[in-house]
Amino acid sequence: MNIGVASEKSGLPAKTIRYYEDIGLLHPARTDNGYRDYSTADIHRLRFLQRSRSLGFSVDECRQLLSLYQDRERDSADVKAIAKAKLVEIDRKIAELVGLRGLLHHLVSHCHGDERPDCPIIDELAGQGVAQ
Amino acid sequence: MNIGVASEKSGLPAKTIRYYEDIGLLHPARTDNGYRDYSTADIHRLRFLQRSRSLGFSVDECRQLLSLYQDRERDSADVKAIAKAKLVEIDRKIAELVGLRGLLHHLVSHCHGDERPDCPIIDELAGQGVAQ
DNA sequence: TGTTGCCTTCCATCTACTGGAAGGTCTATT
DNA sequence: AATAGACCTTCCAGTAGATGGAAGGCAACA
Repeated sequence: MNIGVASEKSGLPAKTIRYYEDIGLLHPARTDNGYRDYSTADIHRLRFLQRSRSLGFSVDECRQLLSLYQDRERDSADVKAIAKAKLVEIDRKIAELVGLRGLLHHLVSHCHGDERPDCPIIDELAGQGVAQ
Repeated sequence: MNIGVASEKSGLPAKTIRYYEDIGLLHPARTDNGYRDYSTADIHRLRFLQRSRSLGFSVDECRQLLSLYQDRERDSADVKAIAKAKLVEIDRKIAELVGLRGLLHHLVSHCHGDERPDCPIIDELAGQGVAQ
């Protein structure tokens, strides 16, 4: 399947998909005309990259996460250790998002009319202006 | 308080804190000797930035999130709309992290000894190698 | 009064893309 | 067959968001 379709299916721009190939994150086949030809497995890798990048993992961390599924050279205990460390990190991220969610939710439900919310957390954040 | 302390309290490198000032995300006071002097409110802003950046929000989105708490010019309904949109985005991020967590958890709990996991999701991801 | 550590600015470098030019390919229509 | 439009290719330059390092000022203490 062509890069346009891969882009649509993965949610990543074609430019980014080519870039990921450049830095060795995937190696799609080529058709006779020189076009990249993406398999279903490629699409899964791309979707995985899209997800984990958008969630704040660096490209190198994504590389590590991807390698968990396929590095047959690496010792299994080692794979498990990395996966567990990533799990801890993911749990921390989830907790932080939940916190952020609570903060925003508080704002939405306590902000009515032209009044400002009356909340110490928000008051502290409201200390000063921010350039637009 | 000095930038070193602010760095420690916010979890952001001093370099990054100065950069955030450069792009107008905060405006700390200065002491007579020219040193930056961070208030408690500054620390909260920095922690907020650290959190939301690490969760995949762009600097501009962070700017928007910060403005929710302090932009007294903006119409309140508008503020609410932005906050609600961000809530939807945060919920999506949480759902994606939970999905990622499940995938990794599956790997950890099904990967023992030198055997590879036996799972279609993982098999599909394992389609090919990744450059280290 | 050194020396150690933290602070300043400025400029270069890095990561992770993103845009645009110049040109080849595919498909449909005239 | 030719031409248009949408796709694809590579290559090179630019941007966003930091990050590293040099050169030098300030602070605290033996």
